[in-house]
Order: sequence, then structure tokens, then C-alpha cells
Amino acid sequence: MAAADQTEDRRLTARGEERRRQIIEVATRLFATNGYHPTSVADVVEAVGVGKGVFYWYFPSKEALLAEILRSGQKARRRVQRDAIAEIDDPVAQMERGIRAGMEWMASHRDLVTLIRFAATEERFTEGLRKGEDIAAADATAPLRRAIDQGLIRDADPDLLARSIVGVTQHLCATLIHADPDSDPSPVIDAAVRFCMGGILGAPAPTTA
Amino acid sequence: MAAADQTEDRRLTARGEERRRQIIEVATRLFATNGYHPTSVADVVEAVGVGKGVFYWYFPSKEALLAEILRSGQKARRRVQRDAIAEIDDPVAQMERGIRAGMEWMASHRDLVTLIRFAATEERFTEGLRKGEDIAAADATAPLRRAIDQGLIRDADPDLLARSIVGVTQHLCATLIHADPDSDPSPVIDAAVRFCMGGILGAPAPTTA
DNA sequence: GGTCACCTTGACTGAACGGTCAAGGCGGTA
DNA sequence: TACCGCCTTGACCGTTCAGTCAAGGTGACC
Repeated sequence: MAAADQTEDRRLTARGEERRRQIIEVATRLFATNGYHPTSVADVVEAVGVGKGVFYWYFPSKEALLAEILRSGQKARRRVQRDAIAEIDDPVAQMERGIRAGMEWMASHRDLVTLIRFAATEERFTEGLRKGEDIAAADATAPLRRAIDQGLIRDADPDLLARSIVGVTQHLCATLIHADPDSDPSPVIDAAVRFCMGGILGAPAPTTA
Repeated sequence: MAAADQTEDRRLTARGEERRRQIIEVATRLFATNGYHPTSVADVVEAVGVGKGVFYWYFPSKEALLAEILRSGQKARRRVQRDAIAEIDDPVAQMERGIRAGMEWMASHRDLVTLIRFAATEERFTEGLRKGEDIAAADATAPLRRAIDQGLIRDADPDLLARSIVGVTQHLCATLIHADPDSDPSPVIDAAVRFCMGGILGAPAPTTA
């Protein structure tokens, strides 16, 4: 355990960094297309065009590679979303911009959305995933809470609202944009934003309980 | 290929039907808990307490078992949803009841939700899955279209609305109810219904494009 | 008691997997 | 030139897996 992460503090040259990046890129595509388990390490190194030892020079295990892909993906999406809402004051406008930015990011990183959804189905990966999702939910919770306090949107659990938004954007991205990668994602993005804003802003009380 | 489905038209006694049901039940739980690939056929038959040959008496392959689990699960959910809205006239009320019924079904069949979400991440299973999801979306599309025609809800692509609803309900079920199986799902269900009805009924036009 | 179709057993097979390693190349520095 | 640390090779290992099969049990019906 203690020495298992020898590959982590390895000092890489520019060439090494490039190789590492290349493995991550190829593996992400293969994992998302054929599945994580059906894709062998041999498949990855063959697609890259190198020997098997190269893989284990840069990553301690196949599982660690997936964990890194997930971690860096979640981190990148968070940064995009935070940057998108940084200079906005109105919390409702913040939500709208944040949803749109998140959806745009997902649309151009569909493979990562697939992998995140896969990881959520296997207990071995859910813990590492939950941390990132909790952070993402917390990011959205702040403006939601402010909007509720200011009476701009209906009173509801901000966490449930945030996770509802994730559900809509992730599913639309995975189902529709993924189905036809060449189609223009913007109508889907617009629809997702409209739906989410409607869900947040509120609607007449349910007629039945 | 032609004779590969010999197990399908096998004539089963009551005992055989029971055994088959038992394998499906155990496998569903194991697949959802530990993942489809990490769960071996040996794990399944051991959990059932029978020899390995029993598995291949009832199912031609591990993959076919998962396909059947998915198929029957989607079918069951559809039936529940259709029954729930059968005697309702108002299309908006139909939507609300349908969403609630679907969510309640998912909450009590969490393992199946997990498996459906897993299957969506592997190309080998997506085709069989899409068929069921298209049907489910089409079921929801009909009342949505009527509601739009009657001016009861905002004008939008019914298919996108339907899939947004699936996104919210599935994700909330998988994330929150799954996280703590013992907690009361009804607040989450209520929140999902509220969010979705808000998304359908509409909200002020976006302030930015 | 005999027969037959349904059901069960569990050792076995061939293939594939994740991961290892001894060996060698390669490029920068002195 | 010699050296050294980064990078690469690919045969190899132990294990595990999906799926097979010859053999045997079991119960219903004649």
C-alpha cells in the first residue's frame, strides 16, 4: 500500500507527460465506447502503439487510471462552471449560466459523462465519485440558497434541486447528444436549461398528494 | 446462432419456473451491488446454492440473463405507469400521476435502476435498452402532446420533456434513495414531481441566450 | 417396475486477463 | 567517451472466467 503509488511521484520529462496524456485520452475513449471491464490494458497499449510495460510505468493499475480520469474530469467541469458564474451577482442568473456551462462542457466531453455514469454503478468507484458530486452539488447549493432567501425562487431543499439539475443535464447529454454525436447540441442544451429553470422557479402546487 | 436460444423454448415445470425466478432475483441483486462484470456466474450459482450447470440450463449466457433482467424490468415499469394514468382525463394530471408512479416503482426496484444505468454505458447493451426507453418516452409523449395542444403547458419538444423527466427521476432515485436504502423515499419523490412539473409547465423565458 | 423428460452436478477446458520483470534503447550532461 | 535516469519492450506468470459435458438424480405417468 505504502509503496503502491511509486508511479505517482515519478518525475516525467516533456515526452513522458505527453505519453501519459496520450494513454489517458485513448483509454477514456475505449472505456466509454466498449466499457471499462471489456477493455483490457492490452487493448489500450495496442491502440496507443506501445508495449505493455509503458502502461505500468505511468499508472500503478487499470483501476487507478479510471480513478484519475474521473477525478480530473470532475475537476475540469467544476472549474468551467465556477468560471462561468464568477462575475454574476443575481443568483438566478448564476444558476442559468452555470447549468448552461455545465451542459456545454458535458456535450464536448461525452466520454467522460459515460464513464462517470458507469462508475456510479459499481461500488468500488462510488466513493471516489461521491466526493466530487458532493462538491458539485455544494457549488450549486450556494446560489440556490441565496435565491431562496431572497424569495426569487420557490422554497425547496437546495440539495435536491441541485441533484435534479444534474439528472436532467447528464441524462439528456448521454441519451440524445450521445446518440448522434454529429448533431448540433444547442437545441438540447436550450431545452435542458428551460426545463431546469422551470423546475427551480416553481410551479403551481400539485393537485394530488 | 440459430440454435443458441435452445434454452428459450425449454418447457419448464413449476419447479423449473421457480428456479429460474430465483436465479434472476439473486443475479439482479449481485449485479447491482458488485457490478455486472465483477460478478461471475460462479458467484451467482454459489449464492443460489446450486451447481454451475443449472445456470446454463435456464440461460444461454450471462449476457442473455442481463438482457432479460433489463427487458422484464422495463416492461414492469411501463405497466405500472400505464395503469396509474389509465383512468385520468386531464393530460397534466396524467403526467403528474405517471411521474409519481414511475418514481415509486424505481424506489422499490433500486437494483434495476442501477442495472439500467450500467447497461447504458456499454455499447453491447445500449441497443436493447434504447428500444425500451424509446417506448417509455413515447408513452409520456402522448399526454404531453395533448397538453401542449390544449395550451395547458408551454410549447416544447415532448420527447425532450419526457427524457428530462427520466433524467430527474432516475438520478434522484439512484443518488439519494440508493445512498440510504432505509430512508423514507417520499420527500425525494415529492421533490422530483415538483421539479418535473415546474419544468413542464414552464417558466419565464431565459434572460440570456 | 419401467420409461422419459426435466433437472442437477462439478470437474474440466481454452482463452483472456491484470500485472511483472529482466533486458535494452535513448537522450541529455560532463 | 562514459554515464545515468527516463522510457520502452514483450515474453511470461498465476489466476480467473464463461461456458461444456458426461453422468446421475428425480418425479410424474403408464
